[in-house]
Amino acid sequence: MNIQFKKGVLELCALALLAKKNRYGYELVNEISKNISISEGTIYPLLRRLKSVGYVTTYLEESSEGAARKYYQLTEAGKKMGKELKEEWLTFVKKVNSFIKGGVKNG
Amino acid sequence: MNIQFKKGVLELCALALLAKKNRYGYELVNEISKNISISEGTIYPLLRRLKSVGYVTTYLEESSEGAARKYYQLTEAGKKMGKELKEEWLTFVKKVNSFIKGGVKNG
DNA sequence: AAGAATACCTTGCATTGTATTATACCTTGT
DNA sequence: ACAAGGTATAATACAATGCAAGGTATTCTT
Repeated sequence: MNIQFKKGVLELCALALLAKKNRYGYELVNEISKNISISEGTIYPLLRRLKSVGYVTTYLEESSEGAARKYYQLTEAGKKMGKELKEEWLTFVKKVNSFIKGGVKNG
Repeated sequence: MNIQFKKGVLELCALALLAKKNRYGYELVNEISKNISISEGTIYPLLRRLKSVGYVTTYLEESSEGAARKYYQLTEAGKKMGKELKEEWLTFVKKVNSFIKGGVKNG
């Protein structure tokens, strides 16, 4: 999978998944990995960044299956950013598609 | 516009535009700028990269409007890469959209 | 005790877009 | 002739972010 395509988009994916419900880091890695190949070394620094800019808050919860889980919860700023990023993304995709439509022929 | 979204996608756009016809650098800057905000400092290094990996060849042509123009022409490898990148992009977009669909609510 | 699965974190690296600056050609106005 | 501005290419230092690789700790199974 093209690494470059992911730049910035993983933040959108994380915010989108957190908009549905609070999740812990390892869970996010697994959820996103279902569609997009990523590693923990990508997600943990990303989550740290989201926290440092105030898009999420965190709280710990014990687990019966292993180490304690750190849950991430969207702040109001995080929800707002998620919506903005989503709109930006959809607009961006339309613009890119206008270039490649009929541009790079298939077959 | 989110800078990170553009990573890797500008290469796709350039290959797509060159698939339609040969173009010179400045022309590509203007074409892409119609939809996506970019600067010359982005396109010229990109074109040099495309040439260094063998996706394009170049030739000079005089212009009646200013300095000589360096035209870029896709190689077979470039055409192939363009098609592959396009497919990858379309697949990637679908996967991202599956996350944000109903995820980050609007309104 | 050993191993595997769960869960978190850090570091150095590679890639690629950006801003800035420089070069050079040509046309137009003064 | 000269300055200004549009056309066109190029080099450099910088910033953001995903990745591989490695590490720590907890819990369950064998």
